Amino acid sequence: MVTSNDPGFRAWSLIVDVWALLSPIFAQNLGEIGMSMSSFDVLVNLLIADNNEARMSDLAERTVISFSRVSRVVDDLEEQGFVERRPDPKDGRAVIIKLTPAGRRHLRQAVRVHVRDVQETFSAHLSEEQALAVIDALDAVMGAHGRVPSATAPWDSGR
Amino acid sequence: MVTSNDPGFRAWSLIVDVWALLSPIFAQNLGEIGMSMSSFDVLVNLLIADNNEARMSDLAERTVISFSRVSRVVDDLEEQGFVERRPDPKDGRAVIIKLTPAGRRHLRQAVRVHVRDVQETFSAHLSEEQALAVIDALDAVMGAHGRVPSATAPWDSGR
DNA sequence: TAAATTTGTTTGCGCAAGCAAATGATTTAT
DNA sequence: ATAAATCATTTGCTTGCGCAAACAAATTTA
Repeated sequence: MVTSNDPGFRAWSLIVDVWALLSPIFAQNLGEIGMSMSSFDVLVNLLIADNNEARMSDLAERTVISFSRVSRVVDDLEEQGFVERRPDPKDGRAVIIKLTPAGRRHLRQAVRVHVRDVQETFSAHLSEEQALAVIDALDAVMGAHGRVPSATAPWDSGR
Repeated sequence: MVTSNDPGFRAWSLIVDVWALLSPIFAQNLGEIGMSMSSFDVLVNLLIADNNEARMSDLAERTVISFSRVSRVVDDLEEQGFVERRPDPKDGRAVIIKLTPAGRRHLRQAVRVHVRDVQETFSAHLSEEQALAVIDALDAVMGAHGRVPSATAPWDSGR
């Protein structure tokens, strides 16, 4: 019988708790250097993209946020000079978003802040085996939903 | 050296991904029976509270949401007849929120929906060892932030 | 006991987020 | 080749959320 006390359910509850505890901290600290979580997500995805550019819709698929939100986040980033919009020569409907040098600089700073945050508030309290076990488990969940396993992470491999 | 590719960071990234994948599904399915995640959180906490009642501020501490949000969620729940507000005889500033029989019935239905959701989209894809490993790891993180370890979960022990 | 401080709750406001309709461009079908 | 369908993006609107100010009651201090 399915009960809410089974380990699966308790594991989910803890994800909720950890998310509720940490995500506001990360948002706050990125906010202090003038960056939102969404902007960060978009910029990181541009950094690892070929030639530091991507179409709107590709960005929306790769990030964790919706199409409409990506569009507005790009509005902001463009206004700040961190990305630029240009027409896609292959498709008149599409827009290509490109990271600017200023955007890359700003992102570099944000990465420093965020990596430190995750390290201090999360990773520091896990052994390597514990972290690997979490990866193993959550990759299985993502895989079951047809998402590719996390492979290797963003900004220091991709560069 | 701290790199974003270390297992701790990858584990956190997966939490972000899993959260982004599942939480909208759960919100959607609770929404279909007229309940928000926040309301659910508040009602569950009343269910497990002594005598099915708690002060505003205790609720706010036990749930994952802010004080102001709890106040407004209680507005809604009260309007729907699922909780009632009464003055605290011990402290004229405080308000005691009490679950009504209608609230308990509605919650029962929501629990069914939510437990099934978590089971189907999350637990089903993990072995018991994997789930226990996630619990072990995230309890360590919560513990490091001074939160009591998850112990046993809500609604079928507490009753 | 009167002021000052602290505590519990509510409320005004603004921002972030997504849905769905609108717009413009491309592809498909006939 | 024209109409219909599809696709990429933007925009209008609604909702959920939290901060911080407002308010009210209790507690502390002088």
